[in-house]
Order: sequence, then structure tokens, then C-alpha cells
Amino acid sequence: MSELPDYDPSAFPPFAVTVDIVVLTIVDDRLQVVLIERGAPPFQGALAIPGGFVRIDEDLDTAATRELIEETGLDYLPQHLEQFGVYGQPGRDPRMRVVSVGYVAFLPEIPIPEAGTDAADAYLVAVDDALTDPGGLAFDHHVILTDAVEHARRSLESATTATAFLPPVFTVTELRGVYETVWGTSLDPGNFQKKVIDSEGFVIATGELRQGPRGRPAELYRAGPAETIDPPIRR
Amino acid sequence: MSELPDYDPSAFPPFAVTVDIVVLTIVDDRLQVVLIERGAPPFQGALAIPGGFVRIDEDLDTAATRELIEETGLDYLPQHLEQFGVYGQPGRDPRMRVVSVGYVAFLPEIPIPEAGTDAADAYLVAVDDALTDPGGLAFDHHVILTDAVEHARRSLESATTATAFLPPVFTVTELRGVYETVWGTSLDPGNFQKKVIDSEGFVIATGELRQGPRGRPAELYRAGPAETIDPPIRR
DNA sequence: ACAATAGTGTCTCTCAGACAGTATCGT
DNA sequence: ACGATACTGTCTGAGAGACACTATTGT
Repeated sequence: MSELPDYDPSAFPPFAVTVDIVVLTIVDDRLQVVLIERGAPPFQGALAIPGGFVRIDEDLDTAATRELIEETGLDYLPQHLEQFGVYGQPGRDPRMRVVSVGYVAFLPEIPIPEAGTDAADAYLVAVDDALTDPGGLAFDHHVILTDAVEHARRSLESATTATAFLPPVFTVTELRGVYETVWGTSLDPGNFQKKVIDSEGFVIATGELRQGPRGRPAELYRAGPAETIDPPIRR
Repeated sequence: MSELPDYDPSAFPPFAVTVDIVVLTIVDDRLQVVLIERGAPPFQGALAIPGGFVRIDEDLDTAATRELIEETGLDYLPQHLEQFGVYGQPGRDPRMRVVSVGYVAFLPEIPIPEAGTDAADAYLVAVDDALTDPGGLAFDHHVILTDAVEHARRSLESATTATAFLPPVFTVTELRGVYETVWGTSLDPGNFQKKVIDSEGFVIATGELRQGPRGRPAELYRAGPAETIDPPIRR
């Protein structure tokens, strides 16, 4: 079958469609992901990326937003929720044919509830730890998490998504910390400062200062209107 | 419903899953796309991106490859077939809930059959023409084609995908023509030459020459092993 | 010789990276 | 005063773009 006209609507192959949400945040200078513990087979007791069925009258993005709010108890609409891939290998769910749309969300360090609205327990796990054992996650979630992190790393290069990891007001040093944590590199503070300030619309100075425990007070910024960084910041 | 354990496999929302293949090629220095004419409602007589149902035991990439071969009569495996997005808006197909996975393929100028294995007529249409009228394509295929072209444009910047538009052996001028056609810009011949030759593993000199209708003969190259271009070629 | 196409050399400007230097705080 | 952190200035080298120049063909 290769085109729509000649099909029987009652005989199409039965698929389930789900969204999986990779919620990334930075805590203790480590990139962390929200994982839930599965309470029933298959993969009972294993950690999994939160997700759920798309409702029959619901848009994919809407389903992703709904699931994110259900799982994290978020009380506002996430700014950065991006689709990064589709996973439909037959047998990836042993019970039936499931096609899953992968989304990645960037959140500031906020209180993530230990359990969502459903009975499952939710945890914040360092990405490095979650990926050490290739079979440590349920289903094909090891691949999905790997792809999500790579998507996030690339996104920081030419998009202004890094600010989504931070509260509304932040310092340049904190922004640099996001890059260093997500990329796993260290960046020159002086050069990063100039690059960010020169990049039109990336950050906006508030005029306020914040005093840290030591040293000169840092100027406070908020996210600017720009969505891309040109030229990009290189890893 | 937010997690898999507590669902009834016989009561999941019934979705159909399809793949849509945006086949891009360059003919007459214009970026062209393979479109088929729909023979039945809805959108009877309108042009549409070729696609079809994913079989119940078939991988998404396999389904895309199969559809591509069915639609174009290709007798080899395409090197560049990339997933670029998922389209699942309720109502995008008026008959039922269809989630479609978008793939884009790059082909050299080869004889595209005017009709595939099914009864539908197939055409090669300039992308600019196909996108002039926002309602000119069936379903949401205007959006899908727009996204596919943007994916292709970005792909040329930092990946070596441009060679997929050319035969196995080609000149640097022909490669530059791919960039100019896909990007809709004009590039400096001298600078492009140096950039491509200096880019490790992008192209490999064959030592052969090809004489055009006029001028100095051009050296012939074939695609190299590199998959990325670093630093990228900027638009 | 001349036009046309292929390819090289040269100059300039931008920008990333290295790193020294200055500013402003707490102790 | 001193250390720590924030920020600025300066130098250098890589690379993109503009463009002149050379190379090799057909007419």
C-alpha cells in the first residue's frame, strides 16, 4: 500500500502513539533528568523516561505539554519543549506496536516532586549515571535519552535555549555554567562574557547587581528576544 | 493516563502511522520535489507528497526506504534518507487520526518515472512552484515540504549531504551548483574551491579531468568518507 | 587573440582563544 | 593587604570574503 485513496479505514494497522518527555535540569553542576520507576511489567522496577498515550483528539505538542505538567507538577507553560525524534522499532514495547515521539524540555532548578500525579515514583538522576549501564533504562530509553542530550548540546550552540535552564534573572557566570555542564567542557570566562554580551538580543542587562559569597558583585541579566546566536558558540 | 503499566491494550486510542517521503533532486538548476496526483477524495486531483502506511511489523526507516523505492523505481539503497519531523495534528487527515513521520531524501538527477508502481501519476515539480500557493498541496503537505527544505538547507551547512545530489563523480563547480540551488544564493567560485578542498575527507580527487563545452577542463572528484564539515560552510 | 571556465594567491576583516590587567567585593 | 570573583583590553592565529591573477581549453 503506497497511497491513501485505496485503503480501508477499518483495516489500517493498529498503532499506539505516545510522547516521551526528557526533562533536563541542572542541579549541583550536573545535568540531571527526571525518570520514573516502573511499577508493573515489563521492566518492572526499572527507571524510564516519563511519557504517555496521545489522546485521540489531542495534538502531539499538547500531549507533551500535558504529560510534562503531570509528571513534574509544573505550574507554568514550559518555554522550551522541542521534538527531537521518533522511535517506532517493532518490539520496542513487547506488548504491542508503539510509536513514540520524543520531546526534550529544559527547566531551571525548581522543586521536582518525587512523585507525579500517578502512583509512580519520580526521581532526578544525573544523566551520566543514567547512561552508564546500556540496559539500565526500560525499553529503548537509553537511545532516546542519548539522542535528547545530543539534541540539547547542539541546541546550545546556535540557539538561546541555555537561558531556559536558569531562573528569570541570572548572571553571566551562571549562564556559562549551563554551557560547561551540558557540554562537559570548561570555557574561558572572559571570552564567554564578551561573546554573550556582543550577541545581539541574547541577554538584557537589568542594571541590578547580585553579591555572591566572595568577590565583585555580578551584573544581573534576563533572557533577550533573540532565539538564535549568530555566529554560534562553538564547543 | 500518564504511564504504561495501567493501560488496557485493547482500549488504546486507534492511530494510523504513515511515512511521507520528500524526495528532492536538482534538475535545470532548480530544486525539485517528487509529488503524486491524488486519485480519490479527500484532495482528489491535488498534488501530495508520496507516502504510505507503516506495516505493523516494519521499522519506520524501512517503511520510508520501501516507499521511496516504490515511488521512484530506485534500484539502489538511498544514502541520504533522514527523518526530520512528525506531524500528528488531529484533523490533518479528515478521515481518521493519522500520525505521519517525515523523511527527506536527496537524489542525483536520474530518470524519475512519471508513475510509480501504483496507479497514481508522479511528477517532478520545482519546490518554489509547489510552495507558491499555501493551499496548493493536499493535507498539511505545504508545512511538511517547507520543513523538509529547511532541513535540507541546514544539512548542507555542516554535513556532506550535498554530494548525494550528484552522480558518483563530479566537479567542484557542480558541487557549488548544488549549494547555490538549494540555498538560493550565489557563492564565490574561488573561495568555495579552497573551502571544499581544505575540508578533510569531503571530496577525493580522482586524478581524471573532464572537458566541458568551453574553458579549462575540470578535475573530477568523488565523495569522501567525512560525514560532517568542520568548520561548517556558511550560507 | 579572445572568451570562457578552472583554479590559485593575496589582502582584509571578523572572530575565537589565550591571557594579562583592572574593578569590586568579603575577610 | 589579600584572595576571590567579575569584567575589560590586547595580542595572535584561523578562516571567510573580496577580488586580482594564472592556467587551460575551444573558437
